[in-house]
This record gives sequence, C-alpha cells and structure tokens, in this order.
Amino acid sequence: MMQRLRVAVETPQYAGLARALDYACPHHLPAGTLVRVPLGQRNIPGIVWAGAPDQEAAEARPLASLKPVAEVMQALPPLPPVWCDLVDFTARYYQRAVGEVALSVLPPELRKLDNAGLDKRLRLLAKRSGWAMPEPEGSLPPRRKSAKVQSSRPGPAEPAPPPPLPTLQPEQAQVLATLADAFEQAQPPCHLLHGVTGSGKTEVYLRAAQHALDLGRQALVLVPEINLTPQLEARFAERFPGRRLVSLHSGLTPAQRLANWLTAHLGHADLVLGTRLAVFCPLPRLGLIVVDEEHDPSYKQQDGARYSARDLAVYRAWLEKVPVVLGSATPSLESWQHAQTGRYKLLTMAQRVGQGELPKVRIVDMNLQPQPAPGQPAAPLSEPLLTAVRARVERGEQSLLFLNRRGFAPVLSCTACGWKSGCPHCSAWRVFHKLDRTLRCHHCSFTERVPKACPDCGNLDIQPVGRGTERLEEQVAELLQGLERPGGGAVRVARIDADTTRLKGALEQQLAAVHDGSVDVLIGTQMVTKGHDFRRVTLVAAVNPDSALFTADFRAPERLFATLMQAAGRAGRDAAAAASSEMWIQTWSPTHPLFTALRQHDFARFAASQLQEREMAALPPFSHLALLRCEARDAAVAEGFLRQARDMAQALLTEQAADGQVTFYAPVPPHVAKVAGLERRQMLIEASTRPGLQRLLAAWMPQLPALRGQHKGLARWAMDVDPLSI
DNA sequence: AGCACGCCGACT
DNA sequence: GTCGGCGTGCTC
Repeated sequence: MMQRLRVAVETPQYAGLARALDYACPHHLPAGTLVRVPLGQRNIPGIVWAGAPDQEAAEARPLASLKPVAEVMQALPPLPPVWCDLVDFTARYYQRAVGEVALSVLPPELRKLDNAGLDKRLRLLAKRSGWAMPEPEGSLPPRRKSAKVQSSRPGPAEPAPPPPLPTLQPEQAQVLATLADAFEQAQPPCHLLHGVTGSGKTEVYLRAAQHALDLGRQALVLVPEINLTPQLEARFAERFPGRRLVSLHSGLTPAQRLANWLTAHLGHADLVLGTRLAVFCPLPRLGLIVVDEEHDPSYKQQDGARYSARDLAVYRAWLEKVPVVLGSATPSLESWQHAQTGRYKLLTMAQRVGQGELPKVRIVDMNLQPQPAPGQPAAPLSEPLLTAVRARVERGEQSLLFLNRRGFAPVLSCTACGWKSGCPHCSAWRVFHKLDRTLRCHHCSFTERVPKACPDCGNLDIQPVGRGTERLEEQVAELLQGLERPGGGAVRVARIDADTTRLKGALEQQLAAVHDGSVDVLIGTQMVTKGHDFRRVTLVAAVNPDSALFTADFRAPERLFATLMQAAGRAGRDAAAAASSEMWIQTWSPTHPLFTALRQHDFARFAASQLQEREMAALPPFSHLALLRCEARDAAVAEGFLRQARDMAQALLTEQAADGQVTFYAPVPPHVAKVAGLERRQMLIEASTRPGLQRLLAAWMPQLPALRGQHKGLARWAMDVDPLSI
C-alpha cells in the first residue's frame, strides 16, 4: 500500500517551492531518512520530513499522481528529530526553502552518493577507525572504547599521558562552578563569557568540554575562521588524548568532510570543532556548545541561507537542553544586551592569567604630525611610531602593523585627466597589486594587467592612490633600511594577508617564521589579529583605522572596537614582556570616544555608550531588521520590484492585528551597487518586535514569487533576516 | 537552481 | 536542411 511521504528537496525559495514536496512510498520511513527522489528530469537527494501534509496539498495531488521515492539510503541512520527541528526553525526564521537549508548543510559528498556507495564508505570508515558497524536494525552505535581502540590502530604512536592541568585562576574556577550547575539543569541558560584577552577562556572551554565528556556526552566547539581550527584542535587533542576529535570546515577535502561528519553523526566523535557550518552537525549525544569569539561577523553566513551560526547555536542548545557558552573579549552588543537584561547569564573574567598587564594604548594624533610636501605621498608611519618600531627592532622584539586593506593601493589614478581604475562590471575601484602588476576587482575578481598609459588620455604617469599592505610592506622596509638587529643583519619585514596565504600551508609556514623569530616587523590584515599567540610581539599598531569610523554602517564602531581590542591582544602574550608592550593607534580623530574607551580597555563603558546610541536611533538590539535584496540587469527593474513588494507588505499589515511597529525604508543601492554586471538594490524593514517582524515575513514572503512575472529581467531576490551590514 | 521546450541565425 | 543561442516556465 502506497503512502504519502513529505520530502525536503533542494528547491529555491523564490521559485515558490519552499515547503517539502509529496512523494509516494510503499512503506513508512522515519523522518530524517536520506532518500533520492525524482524532481522534473532529475534524480536528487532529499530528506524525509515530519508532519502531516496539509489538507489542500493532499486534495490537489492525489496519492496516485505522486512520483515514487527512487531510493532509500538505508546505510545512513536517519538524521535525528532535533536536527530536523533545527533545520525547520532555520528555514522559517531566515525565510528559505526547508530543503535548501537541509541539503546545503550536509557534506556535499553525501549528496552525490547512492546507497551502495554510502554503504561502502561507511564500511571503509568503520574499518579504518576501528569501530564495529552498527546493526542494520537501527540499534545505537556501540560505545566508544576510547584509548584502547585508538592505540590498536596502525599509525600514530601511543597517545602521550595527559599533561598536568594548569592551575585555575579564581575567576576561572568560579565560571566553571556556574557552568557545572548548568549541566544539572533541565533547561540550562545561555552563558556569555566576557573574558579579556589572556584571561584563559580556552582553559574554560577545555574544562567545560571535560565535564561534558565525563557525562558521556559530545561537545561542539565553534570558531569563526578555518585559520583558527588547527591551533584549537591541537590544544584539544593535547588535553584529550584517546578521545576522538574531528574538525568540520570547508577547507577539508570532500572525503574528509564526509568522514568527519559521519563520525560525529554516528556518535563516535567526542569533540567536534568547526566553523559556522558545524552548528548543523548531527550529534546524538550532544552535551555542550561553545561559540568562541561570538562577536565575530564570520558567524553570519553571507550567501544562500543567511543564518547566524551563533544565534542558531543558542537555539540548538535550547532545543537540546544543553549548556551553551558564548565567549568573547568584546561581545556583540546583542549578546551584551541580553546579558544586561538577564536573558543570558554573564560570566566575567577580568584578570589576565599570570597577572600580565594589558598593553598600554598610545594614540597618535595625525593632525599634529608634519604634513608631507605637496604632491608627496604621506609617510605610512608617524615619527613617534616609527621611532618605537625602530627601538623594538634594535631590542630584538617584534612589531605587528595592522592595515585592513590588501593590495598595493586601493585605486590607480591618472595625474593628467583624473581617470581612475574602476571595474567595468562593478561600481568599485580595482585594486592595484604590484607584485604581478594587475588591477583586480575584489568584488567580481575581474583582473587585468596594469595599463602602460592612461586608457582615457594616454598619459604615462598613472599614480597609486592610498595604501594597502603590499605598499606598506615596501615603504616600511625602506624606512627601516640600514637598521642593525642585535644579531646583526638586515631588518626582516614580512606580510601576511589573503594574497600571501593563498597557497595551502602558506599561512602555517609564515606564522612559523614569525614564531621562530625570523621576522622583525609583521604587516597584516585582519587575518593576523585573530587568535594567534605571538609571544615575541611587544608592539601592535593600527596604521589607518579611521576609515571604519566614518562609514554609514551603524555597526562600524562596534566592529572597529572589537578588531582593535583583538589586535591589542596580540601584544605582550608573553607575561615577561607584557609590562613593556604597547598598542599604537594613528588617527585623525584622537578624541573619539571609541579610542578613549580602548585606552582604558573598558568594554563595558564602550558598550553602554553604543547601546544608548542604538536605543535613541531605534537600531538593533532595540529593533529588529530585515533586508530585502534583489538584483537585475536594470536598476529600475530592481527598484520597481522592491516598491511593489513593499506595497504588498503594507497591505498585509493593515489586515494583521498590530504587533508592534513596522517601518519600511525606500529601496536604495547598497555600498557596492553593481557587481558582475548586475544592479543591486535593497530595502530595509525595521520592526519594533521580533515576533512582529517574523509574522510579517511569514505572510509576505510566499507572495513574492507571484511578482516575478511582472518584472522582466529580475535576476533574483533574497531576504536577509538580522542583516549584519545595511 | 536545473532542465526542458521553443522559436530564429550560421554551418555540413 | 540541422546545430544551438538563451527567453520562459515547471518541478511533488
């Protein structure tokens, strides 16, 4: 007897196919079962979805008209119900098709395999990892035999005996006591761990993970960037020899990613460490979630389903009734506000381990520096900063110069006619990269050789305008020329950014060079400010942080504060040198409150002033935003679509009972209005309450596909709920 | 998104 | 006379 089965398949939201589709199946399949189903002419993967099909759908499509499920992937245990709940919530909250979310968070390799192929992979993995294949009758996987199993494997030698645990600071002990309580609670609260750099947050994560493992549970640890996984992985591996630890991020090969995911899903992994996509990793024994550097914007997915992995981690922890720890030295204002109102439990660690001091912050007022002669480029480093860097070099200490702009110069310009190196496909300048003499668009990757003469007037004198890391490296090397290092020999200047680390292993290699002291001055973008422990760095300088102060983005100050605090944290990691370490900031706005707060390392004060501004302006976390974005060949089409969509929403609002205020703003071009030949427009929606916003979106979004036909040439649209930048 | 169907220009 | 351009429309 055929049955009706709901299956989530990858269908885009804007095609009007957001819900699970109906298929016929000869027998019942549990929700979460991976299947292959026909859709149009294709055979695609899908996941059996729970819930009864709605009445109308059942009447519109009688059972006999449904296509049958093509294949059931019995080799894979069904995804757990809480996993389906998490995906369901994500799709609903972020306004995406449920199948799109479900399938996009599975390892890509899993989608390609058929049942036989999957079975083969599972057997191979089981054999290699030394665990028994689960019984076909869906029985629980056998409990791990920890060290015993591992040591019987060929390859790595006996795990080293666990190292002695470091003594806990009183603050750490207190935090851990609170967390220990949370493990006992039926519905543990969300914890915000506010710990200054060097206060030993990682030790807290390790001990909390230990607690979860002791209870026979799994721990999930999220980090913002792939770059940060290896070092954290090393610390966890060292602390938990004999435990199975897997990482999950997009840098793994497809086969590795599948193997690690399967290890976690089958319950064989004790610790899962990964980037934002790991928040969806199925874990049958989940006991703890840690979100490190919770303020980091990388947690927000920026394409496809635009989810916040941090927010989903909090939701998942609530669903699965496990403790969650959000850790940061500079929490996001959203989390901070939740901690202030008591919705999150605030845990504070204000002391640095080993009584190390935070670096002294020195502000250089650029208005007081001698100006360059007319026509001459400004010096990259002010005289006092240059002197300080020189002194470090002479003492054999390292300096880190932070400039958040890669390339040689952000734009090239003709001195005669004023031509600038614009991108023909985007409304952005193409960046001059000197090494390979190219002009590169950082938005669409369009790359050309630098022209010999001005394309407009033929003038041979084309000048770089502004400064990126490539140019800074060149200029600093010049400024430090002839300086004597203690060991003798020339000053060594190195640069780490997306361009110098493109090759696999390049970042590790360059970091190693910094660690072993074969670099005196390191120049880098944001990349070097995150997480790395540079023991010999005693001076960090933000060369040009001002641009972030004056952008229209209301979150710019919050982000700059976090970035500078994080950069400051790179200095004086070695307690002995901490007293003499400094954070330098070159700015044209030395009296800006952001810098005042930074000088005092006073996050709470900065957060309070920012929150006050946000409240006055009715911005998050005091309001809730959504951004409807769309792209079209023609800007007028994009704007027309947004306006019509707005009219629809306003009509809906007059029908709905009021649930707070909702304000619609006019469609505007985003910061970069044209990318790869498509015009972008966006419309901001501001709601006074989250439920009010969610209710509107739920009613509104399903109506948008109907507008499609009326706007010829409309490429695509998408809703960004809780957008990070507007 | 895929993938078809569909109706107009340069090739064997 | 066919191959193929991408415009429009559908997928349980």
